[in-house]
Amino acid sequence: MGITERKEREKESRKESIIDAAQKVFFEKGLNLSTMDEIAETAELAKGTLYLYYHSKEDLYLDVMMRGLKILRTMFKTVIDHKLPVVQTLVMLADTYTAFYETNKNYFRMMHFFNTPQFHKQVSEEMMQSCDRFNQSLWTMITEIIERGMTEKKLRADLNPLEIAIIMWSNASTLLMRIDNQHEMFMKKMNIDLNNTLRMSNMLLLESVMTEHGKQELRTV
Amino acid sequence: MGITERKEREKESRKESIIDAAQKVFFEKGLNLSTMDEIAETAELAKGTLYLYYHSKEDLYLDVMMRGLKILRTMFKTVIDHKLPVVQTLVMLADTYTAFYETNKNYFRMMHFFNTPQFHKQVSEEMMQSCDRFNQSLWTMITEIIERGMTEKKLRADLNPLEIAIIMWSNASTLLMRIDNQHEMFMKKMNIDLNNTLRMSNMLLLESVMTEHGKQELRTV
DNA sequence: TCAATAATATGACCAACGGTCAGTTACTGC
DNA sequence: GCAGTAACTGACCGTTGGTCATATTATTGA
Repeated sequence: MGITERKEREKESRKESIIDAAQKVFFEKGLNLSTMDEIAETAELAKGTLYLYYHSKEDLYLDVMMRGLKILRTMFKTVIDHKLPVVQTLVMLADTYTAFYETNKNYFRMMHFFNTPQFHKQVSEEMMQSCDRFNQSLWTMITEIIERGMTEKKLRADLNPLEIAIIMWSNASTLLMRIDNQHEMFMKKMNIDLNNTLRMSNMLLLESVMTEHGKQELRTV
Repeated sequence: MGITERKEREKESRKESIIDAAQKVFFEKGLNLSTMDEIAETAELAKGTLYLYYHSKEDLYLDVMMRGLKILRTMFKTVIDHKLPVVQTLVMLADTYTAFYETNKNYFRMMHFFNTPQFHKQVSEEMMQSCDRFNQSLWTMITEIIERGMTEKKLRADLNPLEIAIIMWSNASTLLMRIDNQHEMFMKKMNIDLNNTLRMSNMLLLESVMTEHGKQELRTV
C-alpha cells in the first residue's frame, strides 16, 4: 500500500515540473510565440509526455495562469483577514491589485487571454470549469466585503454589491492593462501618468458608491 | 494621362477586395482559426498575391479592424456635430459606443487584439503607426468635448480632460467586452444584467466628474 | 504592330508548429 | 525472473504562414 499514493504524488510533482517549464517559456514569449517543443525541452521531457498531462497548449497555459490567480487570491485574503473597517479594506484591495500587477506582471498578462474571443474553443471543458470556479471565488470574496459595507451603512444600499465589484474590478483591470502596454506612450506623447489615472479612477468610483458616512471615513484613510 | 492614378485606384480597389474577403473569414473564425489560404480562396486570388499587399496575417487583420474604427469615429463625429450641450453629448457618446457594439460586434471583438501582449511583434511598423494615429484622433475628439465641458463649468476643472476620457473609454470598453463573452453566465449564475451594470457605471463616472451645475443638467437628460 | 520591359499574379514549395501513436522503458506484484 | 501495467519517447502527420522562381498581363517606344 501507499504505492498508489506515492504514484499520485509523483504524478503531481511531474505536473508541477511541467508547469515550471511552461511558465519559464510562456513568461518569455507569450502564448503564440511559445512552442510545445521548447517547453518539452525545458522540462527535459519528450513532447508526447506533455500531452499525457495536458490536452492542449492552451490548457497548459491556463494552468500556469492559475498560479497567478492563486497568488492574487492569497493577497486579497490577507488583506481581508486583517478585518479592518470596510472602507479601508476596499482601498487596500485596490492597492493590492496594483501591487500584484507590479510584482507579477507576467501572470497579469496571461490573464488577458482569458477574455480573448475564441480562446475557450481551444480549451478543455474541465480546465474551463476549473478557471470559472476560481474566478467565482474571487468575486464572492469581494462581494462579501461590499455587502458588509452596506449593512454598516458605509456603502450605498441602493446598488447591487456584485455590480459594484464588477465595475471596480473591471476598471482596475483595464487600466492596469493599459499601463502595461501604453504607459510610456501616454507619458511621452500626452504627458499623462496612467498610474495616477488608475488611482484617481479608483477614488472616483469608490466615492460614488459610498454614503456620506463612508466618504467621511474615506478621507481619513 | 493619369495612368499612374488609374493604377493607384486599381491597386486600392484590389486591396479593398482583399479586405472584403479577409473580413468575411476573420468575422467567422477570429484571428487564429482563420487561414491565409481560406482568405485567398475567398478573394479568388493566390495566397502569394495577398503578400504583395500585406506583410503578414496580422497586418491584414488590423486593416479590417480599422474599418470598424472608422465606423466608430463617424458615429462619434455625428453625435458631436449635433452641437448639443456638453452633458447631453457625453451621455450620447456613451450610448453611441454601446450602439456601436450592438451593431458591429465583429469589429468590436477585433479591437480586443490590439491590447494583446506580444501582438504588435507580428505587426509591421507602418501598420502600427497607422493604428496609433487613428487612436490618437479618437482620443482628441473626446478630450475636446470634455475640455469644453470644463470651460462651461459643467465638468470639474480640477481633473485632467484626457484622464477623464481614458477612464470613461476604458470602463465602457471593458464592460462591453464582458457583456460580449460573459453576459449569459452572469445572468444565469448571478442574476446580473451586465447591460445595466454598464449603464450604471457610466452614470456613476459621469456624475463623479461633474460640477453641481453639470449634475443638474444630467438629471434632465 | 510588335518586341522589350515592367508590373502583377501564381501556386508549388518550405520550415515550423500542435498534436498523435506505435513502440520502448521502468516499475509492480507474484 | 516474468507477465502485466503504467509512464515515457520521438519519429511522424497534417496544417499553416510565408517565400520565390516562374508565368501572365499590361505598358512602352520605335
